[in-house]
Amino acid sequence: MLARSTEQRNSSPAMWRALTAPGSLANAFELMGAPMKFCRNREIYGEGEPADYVYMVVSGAVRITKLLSDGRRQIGAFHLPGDAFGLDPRGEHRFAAEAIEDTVVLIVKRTALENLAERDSQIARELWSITARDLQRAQDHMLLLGRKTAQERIAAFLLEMATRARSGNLVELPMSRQDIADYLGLTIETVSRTLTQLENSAAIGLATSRRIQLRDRAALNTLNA
Amino acid sequence: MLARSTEQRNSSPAMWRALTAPGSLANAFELMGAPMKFCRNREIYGEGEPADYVYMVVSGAVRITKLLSDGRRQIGAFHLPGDAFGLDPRGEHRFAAEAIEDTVVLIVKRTALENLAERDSQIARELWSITARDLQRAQDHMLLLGRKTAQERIAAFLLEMATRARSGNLVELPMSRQDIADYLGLTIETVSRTLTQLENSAAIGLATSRRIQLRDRAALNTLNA
DNA sequence: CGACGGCTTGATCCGAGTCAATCCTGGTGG
DNA sequence: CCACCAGGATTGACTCGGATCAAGCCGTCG
Repeated sequence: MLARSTEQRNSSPAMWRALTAPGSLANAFELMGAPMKFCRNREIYGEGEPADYVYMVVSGAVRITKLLSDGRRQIGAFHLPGDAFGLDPRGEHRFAAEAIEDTVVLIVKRTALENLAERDSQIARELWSITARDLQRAQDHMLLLGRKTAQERIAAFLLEMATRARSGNLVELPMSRQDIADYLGLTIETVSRTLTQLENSAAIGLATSRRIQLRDRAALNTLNA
Repeated sequence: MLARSTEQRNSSPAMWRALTAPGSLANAFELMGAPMKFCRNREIYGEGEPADYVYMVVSGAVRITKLLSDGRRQIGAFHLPGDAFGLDPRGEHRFAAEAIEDTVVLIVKRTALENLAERDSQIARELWSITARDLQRAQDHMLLLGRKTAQERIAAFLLEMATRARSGNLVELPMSRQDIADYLGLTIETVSRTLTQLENSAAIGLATSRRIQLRDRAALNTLNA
């Protein structure tokens, strides 16, 4: 059975359909996609593996990671329900993908999508658009990693998660402090301390460590400028 | 007249054709592209402007930048001869583009390329492929910005430039120390100090500040691991 | 209940940033 | 041809934000 938090992220078929952008690519996933479940921390694919499949998150959450030889880790992105990932036109995965919590994905053969794209320019455009959105996020993230302070990174992260989960001011984080740290280029200690600071300054409330209330969006937005 | 360094970067029509990947997109640029020259530090387009045109570098070099309100700057990428840039399927430039030195680009209307892509799946694939390559570079760069030390960043930068300019072990940098710093998430002082360190350890030679000899690639590659 | 994993907090350290002089060096004009 | 100048680059002294090292704390699950 799926965990409580997963249900809250709307994994019922009806909600799922509501989450996917209307378009032929979503149809293609619904028609051709094979559902598959990955347990917490299970690897979905590894860095350097051939990119034979494309994935779409149904429920749960996925992290995309890259490792340095000595174990330093960078998380390039989190993928939430409705996001397609693993799309690499060059045929090789440049990051590894892992399930953050128990996660269900739809899987489609890359060649199937590419054949479709060859005949249907709408599909081709949607595939391109997914890569373009990922690029845009990566570019925003470069500014964060290159130039922002710890407070600014945390504020940006909370606002991003609130926006993407469309859950108003209450953010339910699927990932651990270590994941957040590796996404933001910080350490767990700094993530924890900074969250405490933001709580003390009444910008956020920490109901539990994974459940965060955005109390003062104006303050967070100022930090995010 | 173009500067000496520009000639060295092979801007003659014959060399230019040799630089562009064989493919119909390169043809499209050659057939439909309007050449345009931008002087050093001239803005090619601004952040947030509508993305009505797509560009390809003929000679010179371009930087893609994003600013924070207080002036902190991140350079997302450098574009060298043969690179297409300004491609944003969402219709708005998320970064500004500026000429690093006197630069010639070919300009094509975005709608023209997209119309072409609608009928020619080969063109569509090439456009997607450009975005995918940019994404791949951005992802590698996130690891650098999030997790690498100053020495590792500089080593990675020098190796990247040597590879992309295909100039063997002698790298002729078109950009200033400030540009390098804003690309690597460092300060000019740290860039300068780190280059001096690498010179002292015999990994590189600094003929002039813009002309760098890679003396010990093994050492640089170790730093880049 | 007890143990373990994830999180927080505290003390200290250090790599890179900041501030402040110089030092080139390439371009200009005499 | 040379002296000068301006802007970029280097170097040095010192600071500081975030990392590291080291305890504890808390909540969950067997």
